[in-house]
Amino acid sequence: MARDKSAVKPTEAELTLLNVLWQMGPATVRQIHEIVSATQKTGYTTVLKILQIMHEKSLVIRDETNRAHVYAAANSEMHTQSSLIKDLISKAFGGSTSKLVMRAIDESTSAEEINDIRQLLNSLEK
Amino acid sequence: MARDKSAVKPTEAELTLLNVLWQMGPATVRQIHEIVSATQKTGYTTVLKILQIMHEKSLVIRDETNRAHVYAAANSEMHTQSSLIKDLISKAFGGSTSKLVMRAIDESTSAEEINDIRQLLNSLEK
DNA sequence: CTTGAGTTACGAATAAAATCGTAACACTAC
DNA sequence: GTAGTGTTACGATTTTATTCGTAACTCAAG
Repeated sequence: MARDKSAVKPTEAELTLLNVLWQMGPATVRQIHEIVSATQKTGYTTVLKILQIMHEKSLVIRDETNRAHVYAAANSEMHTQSSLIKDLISKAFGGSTSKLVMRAIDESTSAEEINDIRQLLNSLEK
Repeated sequence: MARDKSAVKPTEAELTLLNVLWQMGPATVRQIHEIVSATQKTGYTTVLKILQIMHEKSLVIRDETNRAHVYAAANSEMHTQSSLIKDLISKAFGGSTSKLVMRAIDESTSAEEINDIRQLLNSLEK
Protein backbone atom coordinates (compact mmCIF):
# COMPACT_ATOMS: atom_id res chain seq x y z
CA MET A 1 0.00 0.00 0.00
CA ALA A 2 1.31 3.38 -0.97
CA ARG A 3 2.17 5.69 1.85
CA ASP A 4 -0.08 8.69 2.22
CA LYS A 5 1.99 11.68 1.23
CA SER A 6 0.62 13.74 4.10
CA ALA A 7 2.19 11.21 6.45
CA VAL A 8 5.67 11.92 5.12
CA LYS A 9 7.56 13.77 7.78
CA PRO A 10 10.48 15.80 6.52
CA THR A 11 13.83 15.17 8.15
CA GLU A 12 15.74 18.07 9.65
CA ALA A 13 17.83 18.72 6.57
CA GLU A 14 14.72 18.56 4.44
CA LEU A 15 12.90 20.98 6.68
CA THR A 16 15.73 23.45 6.31
CA LEU A 17 15.30 23.40 2.54
CA LEU A 18 11.54 23.62 2.77
CA ASN A 19 11.90 26.75 4.86
CA VAL A 20 13.95 28.30 2.10
CA LEU A 21 11.41 27.32 -0.52
CA TRP A 22 8.51 28.71 1.48
CA GLN A 23 10.36 31.94 1.93
CA MET A 24 11.66 32.34 -1.64
CA GLY A 25 9.10 30.48 -3.64
CA PRO A 26 10.24 28.20 -6.47
CA ALA A 27 14.01 28.20 -6.80
CA THR A 28 16.95 26.46 -8.40
CA VAL A 29 19.47 24.38 -6.52
CA ARG A 30 21.97 27.18 -6.84
CA GLN A 31 19.64 29.75 -5.31
CA ILE A 32 18.71 27.44 -2.50
CA HIS A 33 22.30 26.54 -1.85
CA GLU A 34 23.29 30.18 -1.72
CA ILE A 35 20.79 30.88 1.03
CA VAL A 36 21.54 27.78 3.00
CA SER A 37 25.32 28.10 2.81
CA ALA A 38 25.08 31.54 4.30
CA THR A 39 24.41 29.92 7.64
CA GLN A 40 25.74 26.38 7.18
CA LYS A 41 28.71 24.89 5.43
CA THR A 42 26.83 22.59 3.12
CA GLY A 43 28.08 21.43 -0.27
CA TYR A 44 26.17 22.19 -3.43
CA THR A 45 25.69 18.54 -4.31
CA THR A 46 24.45 17.82 -0.83
CA VAL A 47 21.63 20.27 -1.34
CA LEU A 48 21.00 18.83 -4.77
CA LYS A 49 20.87 15.30 -3.44
CA ILE A 50 18.48 16.16 -0.67
CA LEU A 51 16.20 17.88 -3.14
CA GLN A 52 16.28 14.79 -5.35
CA ILE A 53 15.34 12.62 -2.41
CA MET A 54 12.57 15.02 -1.48
CA HIS A 55 11.34 14.81 -5.02
CA GLU A 56 11.15 11.03 -4.79
CA LYS A 57 9.19 11.40 -1.57
CA SER A 58 6.98 14.03 -3.19
CA LEU A 59 7.94 16.64 -0.65
CA VAL A 60 8.81 18.94 -3.53
CA ILE A 61 7.78 19.24 -7.13
CA ARG A 62 10.15 20.33 -9.84
CA ASP A 63 10.00 21.97 -13.18
CA GLU A 64 12.49 20.35 -15.55
CA THR A 65 11.79 22.65 -18.46
CA ASN A 66 15.09 24.42 -18.13
CA ARG A 67 18.49 22.95 -17.61
CA ALA A 68 18.55 24.13 -14.03
CA HIS A 69 15.49 22.51 -12.53
CA VAL A 70 13.22 24.66 -10.46
CA TYR A 71 12.06 23.19 -7.18
CA ALA A 72 9.02 24.14 -5.15
CA ALA A 73 7.51 22.85 -1.94
CA ALA A 74 4.78 20.34 -2.67
CA ASN A 75 2.77 21.25 0.41
CA SER A 76 2.07 24.60 1.96
CA GLU A 77 3.98 25.80 4.94
CA MET A 78 0.77 25.76 6.92
CA HIS A 79 -0.06 22.20 6.00
CA THR A 80 3.38 20.96 6.90
CA GLN A 81 3.44 22.89 10.14
CA SER A 82 0.12 21.39 11.13
CA SER A 83 1.35 17.91 10.50
CA LEU A 84 4.59 18.46 12.42
CA ILE A 85 2.76 19.89 15.38
CA LYS A 86 0.23 17.07 15.42
CA ASP A 87 3.06 14.60 15.37
CA LEU A 88 4.73 16.29 18.33
CA ILE A 89 1.48 16.54 20.27
CA SER A 90 0.92 12.84 19.93
CA LYS A 91 4.49 11.77 20.65
CA ALA A 92 5.41 14.13 23.46
CA PHE A 93 2.23 15.63 24.88
CA GLY A 94 -0.02 12.63 25.24
CA GLY A 95 -2.31 14.07 22.59
CA SER A 96 -3.09 17.17 24.59
CA THR A 97 -3.06 20.39 22.62
CA SER A 98 -3.59 22.53 25.68
CA LYS A 99 -0.59 20.99 27.37
CA LEU A 100 1.48 21.88 24.37
CA VAL A 101 0.26 25.44 24.36
CA MET A 102 1.04 25.76 28.04
CA ARG A 103 4.61 24.65 27.43
CA ALA A 104 4.96 26.81 24.36
CA ILE A 105 4.20 30.01 26.19
CA ASP A 106 6.81 31.18 28.64
CA GLU A 107 8.56 34.28 29.87
CA SER A 108 10.30 34.70 26.54
CA THR A 109 7.01 34.97 24.68
CA SER A 110 6.38 38.60 23.76
CA ALA A 111 3.25 40.50 24.76
CA GLU A 112 2.52 40.90 21.08
CA GLU A 113 2.49 37.18 20.54
CA ILE A 114 0.28 36.68 23.54
CA ASN A 115 -2.12 39.16 22.05
CA ASP A 116 -2.14 37.34 18.72
CA ILE A 117 -3.04 34.19 20.55
CA ARG A 118 -5.81 35.92 22.49
CA GLN A 119 -7.29 37.16 19.27
CA LEU A 120 -7.14 33.71 17.79
CA LEU A 121 -9.05 32.35 20.75
CA ASN A 122 -11.63 35.10 20.55
CA SER A 123 -12.24 34.33 16.92
CA LEU A 124 -13.11 30.72 17.69
CA GLU A 125 -16.70 29.57 17.77
CA LYS A 126 -16.16 27.27 20.70
CA MET B 1 33.78 21.11 24.73
CA ALA B 2 31.17 19.07 26.50
CA ARG B 3 27.69 19.23 25.08
CA ASP B 4 25.15 20.98 27.29
CA LYS B 5 22.81 18.32 28.53
CA SER B 6 19.77 20.53 28.06
CA ALA B 7 20.63 20.62 24.37
CA VAL B 8 20.34 16.85 24.03
CA LYS B 9 17.25 16.07 22.05
CA PRO B 10 15.88 12.59 22.56
CA THR B 11 15.37 10.50 19.45
CA GLU B 12 11.96 8.99 18.76
CA ALA B 13 12.80 5.67 20.36
CA GLU B 14 14.21 7.46 23.35
CA LEU B 15 11.14 9.63 23.68
CA THR B 16 8.99 6.52 23.75
CA LEU B 17 10.92 5.24 26.75
CA LEU B 18 10.90 8.61 28.47
CA ASN B 19 7.13 8.67 28.18
CA VAL B 20 6.99 5.36 29.99
CA LEU B 21 9.34 6.59 32.71
CA TRP B 22 7.37 9.76 33.25
CA GLN B 23 4.21 7.77 33.54
CA MET B 24 5.51 4.97 35.77
CA GLY B 25 8.28 6.65 37.62
CA PRO B 26 11.58 4.81 38.13
CA ALA B 27 11.48 1.35 36.60
CA THR B 28 13.56 -1.64 35.58
CA VAL B 29 14.25 -2.63 32.01
CA ARG B 30 11.77 -5.46 32.37
CA GLN B 31 8.98 -3.21 33.53
CA ILE B 32 9.66 -0.72 30.79
CA HIS B 33 9.85 -3.42 28.18
CA GLU B 34 6.56 -4.86 29.31
CA ILE B 35 4.78 -1.58 28.77
CA VAL B 36 6.44 -0.81 25.48
CA SER B 37 5.98 -4.27 24.01
CA ALA B 38 2.26 -4.01 24.61
CA THR B 39 2.06 -1.66 21.66
CA GLN B 40 5.25 -2.40 19.73
CA LYS B 41 7.20 -5.54 18.96
CA THR B 42 10.48 -4.50 20.49
CA GLY B 43 13.06 -6.88 21.91
CA TYR B 44 14.12 -6.77 25.53
CA THR B 45 17.74 -6.07 24.70
CA THR B 46 16.72 -3.30 22.36
CA VAL B 47 15.06 -1.49 25.22
CA LEU B 48 18.07 -2.19 27.40
CA LYS B 49 20.48 -0.87 24.81
CA ILE B 50 18.53 2.31 24.27
CA LEU B 51 18.44 2.91 28.00
CA GLN B 52 22.20 2.39 28.18
CA ILE B 53 22.70 4.93 25.40
CA MET B 54 20.35 7.34 27.13
CA HIS B 55 22.37 6.88 30.27
CA GLU B 56 25.56 7.82 28.41
CA LYS B 57 23.79 10.91 27.10
CA SER B 58 22.49 11.65 30.60
CA LEU B 59 18.89 11.48 29.48
CA VAL B 60 18.26 9.02 32.29
CA ILE B 61 19.84 8.28 35.59
CA ARG B 62 20.07 4.81 37.02
CA ASP B 63 20.31 3.16 40.34
CA GLU B 64 22.69 0.20 40.18
CA THR B 65 22.18 -0.88 43.76
CA ASN B 66 20.26 -3.95 42.80
CA ARG B 67 21.05 -6.42 40.10
CA ALA B 68 18.24 -5.12 37.95
CA HIS B 69 19.12 -1.48 37.51
CA VAL B 70 16.40 1.05 38.05
CA TYR B 71 16.13 3.78 35.46
CA ALA B 72 14.52 7.19 35.83
CA ALA B 73 14.18 10.17 33.54
CA ALA B 74 16.93 12.68 34.20
CA ASN B 75 14.77 15.65 33.31
CA SER B 76 11.15 16.34 34.05
CA GLU B 77 8.48 15.79 31.46
CA MET B 78 7.78 19.50 31.53
CA HIS B 79 11.39 20.45 30.95
CA THR B 80 11.77 18.06 28.06
CA GLN B 81 8.50 19.13 26.50
CA SER B 82 9.57 22.74 26.69
CA SER B 83 12.81 22.01 24.97
CA LEU B 84 11.15 19.97 22.24
CA ILE B 85 8.60 22.65 21.57
CA LYS B 86 11.23 25.37 21.45
CA ASP B 87 13.18 23.32 19.00
CA LEU B 88 10.16 22.92 16.77
CA ILE B 89 9.26 26.60 17.01
CA SER B 90 12.68 27.57 15.85
CA LYS B 91 13.00 24.98 13.10
CA ALA B 92 9.53 25.06 11.63
CA PHE B 93 7.77 28.18 12.82
CA GLY B 94 10.37 30.86 12.25
CA GLY B 95 10.56 31.39 15.99
CA SER B 96 6.93 32.43 16.29
CA THR B 97 5.08 30.92 19.22
CA SER B 98 1.77 32.41 18.17
CA LYS B 99 2.07 30.84 14.74
CA LEU B 100 2.60 27.51 16.41
CA VAL B 101 -0.41 27.94 18.64
CA MET B 102 -2.53 28.86 15.65
CA ARG B 103 -1.51 25.69 13.86
CA ALA B 104 -1.94 23.57 16.95
CA ILE B 105 -5.57 24.50 17.40
CA ASP B 106 -7.98 23.14 14.84
CA GLU B 107 -11.42 21.64 14.49
CA SER B 108 -10.31 18.52 16.33
CA THR B 109 -9.39 20.47 19.44
CA SER B 110 -12.05 19.96 22.07
CA ALA B 111 -13.95 22.80 23.70
CA GLU B 112 -12.50 21.69 26.98
CA GLU B 113 -8.99 22.13 25.74
CA ILE B 114 -9.81 25.52 24.32
CA ASN B 115 -11.08 26.49 27.75
CA ASP B 116 -7.91 25.32 29.40
CA ILE B 117 -5.94 27.49 27.02
CA ARG B 118 -8.19 30.48 27.71
CA GLN B 119 -7.61 30.09 31.41
CA LEU B 120 -3.89 29.89 30.88
CA LEU B 121 -3.98 33.16 28.96
CA ASN B 122 -6.10 34.82 31.59
CA SER B 123 -3.65 33.86 34.26
CA LEU B 124 -0.80 35.61 32.48
CA GLU B 125 0.41 39.00 33.65
CA LYS B 126 0.97 40.27 30.14
C1' DC C 1 29.65 -25.30 45.40
C1' DT C 2 26.72 -25.89 41.37
C1' DT C 3 23.08 -24.82 38.54
C1' DG C 4 19.70 -22.13 36.37
C1' DA C 5 17.13 -17.97 35.69
C1' DG C 6 17.41 -13.26 35.00
C1' DT C 7 20.25 -9.64 34.15
C1' DT C 8 23.82 -6.40 31.97
C1' DA C 9 27.42 -5.54 28.57
C1' DC C 10 29.15 -5.66 24.23
C1' DG C 11 29.54 -5.72 19.54
C1' DA C 12 27.74 -6.50 15.14
C1' DA C 13 24.11 -5.96 11.74
C1' DT C 14 20.75 -3.13 9.75
C1' DA C 15 18.51 1.03 8.61
C1' DA C 16 18.01 5.85 7.88
C1' DA C 17 20.00 10.33 7.13
C1' DA C 18 23.43 13.33 5.41
C1' DT C 19 27.53 14.31 2.81
C1' DC C 20 30.11 14.86 -1.21
C1' DG C 21 33.26 13.30 -5.23
C1' DT C 22 33.06 12.30 -9.84
C1' DA C 23 31.10 11.33 -14.20
C1' DA C 24 27.89 12.37 -17.53
C1' DC C 25 25.11 15.61 -19.68
C1' DA C 26 23.45 20.23 -21.74
C1' DC C 27 23.84 24.59 -23.20
C1' DT C 28 26.44 28.76 -24.78
C1' DA C 29 30.05 31.10 -27.04
C1' DC C 30 33.31 30.91 -30.16
C1' DG D 1 31.81 21.37 -34.08
C1' DT D 2 34.63 22.17 -29.80
C1' DA D 3 35.62 23.99 -25.37
C1' DG D 4 34.23 25.51 -21.23
C1' DT D 5 30.86 26.28 -17.67
C1' DG D 6 27.22 24.89 -15.00
C1' DT D 7 24.08 21.41 -14.22
C1' DT D 8 22.06 16.76 -12.89
C1' DA D 9 22.73 11.89 -11.79
C1' DC D 10 24.79 8.37 -9.41
C1' DG D 11 27.06 5.91 -6.13
C1' DA D 12 30.07 5.58 -2.25
C1' DT D 13 31.09 7.08 2.29
C1' DT D 14 30.06 8.69 6.76
C1' DT D 15 27.25 9.45 10.56
C1' DT D 16 23.42 8.55 13.51
C1' DA D 17 19.75 5.63 15.07
C1' DT D 18 17.77 1.18 15.87
C1' DT D 19 17.77 -3.63 16.53
C1' DC D 20 19.10 -7.76 18.57
C1' DG D 21 22.21 -12.06 19.32
C1' DT D 22 25.41 -13.80 22.40
C1' DA D 23 28.55 -13.86 26.16
C1' DA D 24 29.49 -12.66 30.70
C1' DC D 25 27.93 -11.78 35.10
C1' DT D 26 24.99 -12.11 39.56
C1' DC D 27 22.16 -13.99 42.68
C1' DA D 28 19.26 -17.39 44.95
C1' DA D 29 17.92 -22.17 45.60
C1' DG D 30 19.25 -26.53 46.24
